[in-house]
Amino acid sequence: MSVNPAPRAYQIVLQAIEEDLRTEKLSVGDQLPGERALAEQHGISRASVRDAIRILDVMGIIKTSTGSGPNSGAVIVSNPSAGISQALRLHLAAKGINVREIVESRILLETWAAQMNPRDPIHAQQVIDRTAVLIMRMDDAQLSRESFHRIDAEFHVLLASMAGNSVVESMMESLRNSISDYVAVSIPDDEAWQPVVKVLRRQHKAIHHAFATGQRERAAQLLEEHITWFYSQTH
Amino acid sequence: MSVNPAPRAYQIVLQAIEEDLRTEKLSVGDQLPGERALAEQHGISRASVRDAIRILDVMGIIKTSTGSGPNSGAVIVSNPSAGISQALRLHLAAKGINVREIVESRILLETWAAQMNPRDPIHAQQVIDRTAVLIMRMDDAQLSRESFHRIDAEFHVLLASMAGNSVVESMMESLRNSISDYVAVSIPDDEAWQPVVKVLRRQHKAIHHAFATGQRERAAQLLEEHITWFYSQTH
DNA sequence: TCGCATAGTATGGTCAGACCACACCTGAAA
DNA sequence: TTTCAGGTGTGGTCTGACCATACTATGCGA
Repeated sequence: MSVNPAPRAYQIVLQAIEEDLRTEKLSVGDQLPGERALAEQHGISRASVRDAIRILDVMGIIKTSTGSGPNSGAVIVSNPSAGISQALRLHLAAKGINVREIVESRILLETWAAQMNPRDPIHAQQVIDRTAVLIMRMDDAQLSRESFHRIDAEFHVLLASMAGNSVVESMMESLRNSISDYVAVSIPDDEAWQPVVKVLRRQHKAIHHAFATGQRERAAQLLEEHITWFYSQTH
Repeated sequence: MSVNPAPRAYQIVLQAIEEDLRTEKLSVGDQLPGERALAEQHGISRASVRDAIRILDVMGIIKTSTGSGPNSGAVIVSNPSAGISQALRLHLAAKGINVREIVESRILLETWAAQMNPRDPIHAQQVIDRTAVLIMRMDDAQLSRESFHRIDAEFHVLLASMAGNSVVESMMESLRNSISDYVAVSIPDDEAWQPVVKVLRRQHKAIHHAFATGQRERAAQLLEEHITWFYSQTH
């Protein structure tokens, strides 16, 4: 039985970058040193540096692009939902978690966010205005189903953002992302989809109205019914 | 402006494995084909295969080890909290999220889990018995602070598991993991730690008693006070 | 002097091939 | 039958190379 967890070479770089982030020697918008430079700095190969870079990439810490100049290479971004989405998605595929748990969690987070006293009333009002626009766009009969789902997701994430908790917001978005494929295949034909979308539009408007008139308890209740109803259609 | 997201070679393998997981051609305990075999199967280099393997590794889908035989190579496991923890931890370092949001989320998840009607009463009773053991172990005056934190974390995760939602359980564990370093440095000296640990022990016992006597509302309230109080000590 | 095409340069993405330490498997020797 | 030395396949790491890309600098022509 080996006690040594065999330290990986890429962790040298990973820990160094994490420390630089913590001490704000690196922050959003900054460029990371090139892979070849990092390899030389830490005395490891470029291949191992790339392992660390890849992890930061899928976790949504950086984005990478080729070429030279200020916008090339590895740039710090901040997209917390990217990594969480990927993790949930893979574990959903691996049967480590199931759809029931994801839906349950989504209801938990969204109803909590709805009932929270907004941390920033100005932002809350902006959310109400912007969601109104999204509702109008979802009324477009020409809208493709794919576009509808995208705007629908934006609608829910925006509402959740009112609570002013980016962890909850990211988890919400991740839960939504992780089952988007599942939703897409469960109602395959357009004929079954048309009546569903009509109900969704009505529900969205009711939810928005509750928010706009400050009925947060009612908004939470409508959200729960909305989510529960939608997933009952996908079985 | 490039419209092509430039498909990465490693995604070929990643998608293939995800599909095999979804269709249960691969499940927990199975061995993945060797890296050299995967490279040849998909017509890409071993380096690109390793990118995919590395992602599955940090996401907690597989564990890798050297050597040959049935327990070597890449084996499917299921550790959803690994990937989420890593993501939260990095984004906490990158200032994409902050401690307040994590604590708030933790309270949300734990109080929800406490108030849920347990899906499995037998498991719930086992949790109550096992947490009693953990409480006794935390009473040991000789216990190192590190060990205390580990058992403490186990205590909370176990209670959250009563709700029977592995997404919530994983997120709980991840939130706890992501700030463990932060906690460790915020109360550095043992003299400040001793009075804190006394209060924690008392709170744990009260929480356990509330669970054991079926007072779930009260347990949730005590949990919220417990978490809030503890983090108020770390400022 | 100004404008613009062109060569130069640095970037990440990919590949090929090599060597290592490790864990197991096999078969010969005791 | 037991023991142990070699064989074999695994992931981990390294080196060095080539590619497409995107910015930068050069220098030519007007």
